[in-house]
Amino acid sequence: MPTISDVAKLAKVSVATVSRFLNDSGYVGKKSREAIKKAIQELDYVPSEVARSLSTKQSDIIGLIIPDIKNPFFPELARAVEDTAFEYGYTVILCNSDENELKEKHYFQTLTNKYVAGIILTSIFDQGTNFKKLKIPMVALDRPLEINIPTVTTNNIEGAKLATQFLIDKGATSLLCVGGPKEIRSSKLRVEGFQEIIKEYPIDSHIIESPYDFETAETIIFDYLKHNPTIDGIFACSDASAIGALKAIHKLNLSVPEDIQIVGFDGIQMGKVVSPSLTTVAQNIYQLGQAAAKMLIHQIEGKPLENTSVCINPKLIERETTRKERT
Amino acid sequence: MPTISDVAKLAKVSVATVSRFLNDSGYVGKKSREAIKKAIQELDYVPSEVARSLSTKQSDIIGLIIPDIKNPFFPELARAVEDTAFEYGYTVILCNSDENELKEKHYFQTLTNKYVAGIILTSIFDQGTNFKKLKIPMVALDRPLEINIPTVTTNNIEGAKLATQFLIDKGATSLLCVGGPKEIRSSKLRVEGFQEIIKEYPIDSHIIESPYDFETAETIIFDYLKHNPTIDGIFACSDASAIGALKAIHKLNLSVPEDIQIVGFDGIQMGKVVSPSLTTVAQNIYQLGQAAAKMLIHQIEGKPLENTSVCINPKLIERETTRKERT
DNA sequence: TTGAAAGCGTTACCAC
DNA sequence: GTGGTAACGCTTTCAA
Repeated sequence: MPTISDVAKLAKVSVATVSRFLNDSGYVGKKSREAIKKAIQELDYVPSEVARSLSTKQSDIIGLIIPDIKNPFFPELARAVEDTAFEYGYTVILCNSDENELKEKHYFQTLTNKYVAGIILTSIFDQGTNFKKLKIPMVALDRPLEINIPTVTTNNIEGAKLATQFLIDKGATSLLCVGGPKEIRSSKLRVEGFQEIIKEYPIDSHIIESPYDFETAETIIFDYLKHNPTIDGIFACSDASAIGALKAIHKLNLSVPEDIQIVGFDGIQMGKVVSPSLTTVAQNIYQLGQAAAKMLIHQIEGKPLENTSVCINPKLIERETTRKERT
Repeated sequence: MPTISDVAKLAKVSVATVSRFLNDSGYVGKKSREAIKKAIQELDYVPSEVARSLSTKQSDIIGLIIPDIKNPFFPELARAVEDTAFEYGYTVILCNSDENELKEKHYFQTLTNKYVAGIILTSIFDQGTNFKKLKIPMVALDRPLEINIPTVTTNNIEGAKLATQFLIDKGATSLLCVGGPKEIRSSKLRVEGFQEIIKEYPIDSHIIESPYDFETAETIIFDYLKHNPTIDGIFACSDASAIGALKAIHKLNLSVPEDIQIVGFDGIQMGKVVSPSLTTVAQNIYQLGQAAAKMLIHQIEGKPLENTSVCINPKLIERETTRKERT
């Protein structure tokens, strides 16, 4: 691999000049410029990222910390981040935290030690102390943190309201809200949205909690429905639990949407494929990831952020787990 | 951030000694050893990966190049690779190539420029020339390449045979094999396996080709089935196309498995969730990724590879798209 | 056993 | 406009 000094020699200038040329910093005469261009071409020279990082204490790597890429929500998010990073010349390191605080800390260590340019984080922890120390650009994604860093989220309350209202409009009279783990703020907000609509109507409502995992959700919902046969509408705070609900209902020999209607939340691919296909409040996952990556890169490149926080509106997608007509 | 020379000063030894201590290379006296340990503790010192990379021309980063993390096959693979990397102290950069040769090349550039320790690659291109130049550790994953680098794959032929035989045993008499894009070697092998079984039986068989994407697969299969109403068994070379087949059959108002039985290939999560749930030849995706990462790390650390190529047997999972009893 | 110093490939300051 | 050179933080060779 040729180095900057090879280029300098060939172009008959100093390394300093080549460096200035490369970074567009300081003056470089016309003739030098041409000579350097030619030399770079000829040698097929590419600056060493590593050396550059050592010198500037900054790399072109972005760290992406998510709970688990296997969770169907994250591949698309990761893809959006990677695409955007690619577009701006960055590269992304993928970290699966498993929502484990220790692992998350470890990754922070590792990433900062690599002089990453910035970090995008989907975390349930609110490590005010951990983060403040390192003043590296960050953005929180999907799950708002209490601490004050730029954040990209879906408008969870709005989405939940949309879903709940829809269920009511479709004639549901006894609603069950399946919330997610209470540590997850977005889940709390969705439940809040549910409640806000409910309190405007004189209808029966129930709230339970379940992990975002369709197998567990299925058994929890199965039990609950067995003991509460009046329920005829379910708002699940994630598509995963909505799918669990679907299976639970089938097991009870009831049918969807005739006996019970379901609206999920997230808009993952799987929702299209189950039958009946899932009516859901779809987050614009790609846009979420893209916005986060752009905000991060803006920070990295020292551009001012117009908004310190972006909130993307979800969209209700009507499919087959809700009734076509109002009953 | 403290540096090695801070440690050296505090421990009253030279940087060279600290370095030797850190890397377990060369002698370090007992007293120095203790002093260094203490100094490291006190300063909370962590060696700079970047500086180390510049010096050794090798980092602790592994590059993972896959077509698209959104493709349901890859998240689990990526997770396995990341887990294994984590366990051994490596970190992974995620690259989505979109099966685009240019993009793939670009990533190779970028990765080698970062002195990555090694690369795991799932590619349909056989860039003999591109690869040979860079003699960095590599392993090919899932899709065998023609060139001679260590490879981890599923036993595709065996899996296809399993599926085909199963369909025949369940009474299918006119089989359709839905192959994937012909550039993908694993898909070719699956079709081969299908043919090997077929030729032993006096039954009707058809082979068509479809991208690994359930929407396109659905329309292709729909058309084909319409013109070939005798078909009563489908072996799809991917779960995605199997799901497409399922939808196509429903659209034709036929039922699964009564009219047509289906067996997929891959074992992605979605297969569990469709209804009827998908009988499939499941690859052990996690094991695939883990094996690849281990092989790579072995190479990186200069340990001899026992096998230059690992082939993992898939397993038939019987679910609901095939009949319970032989007809 | 240990330390001095060169080298890894850049950047950036300062003098010319 | 340009070049010399220290500095980034580490490894490694060589001599002591």
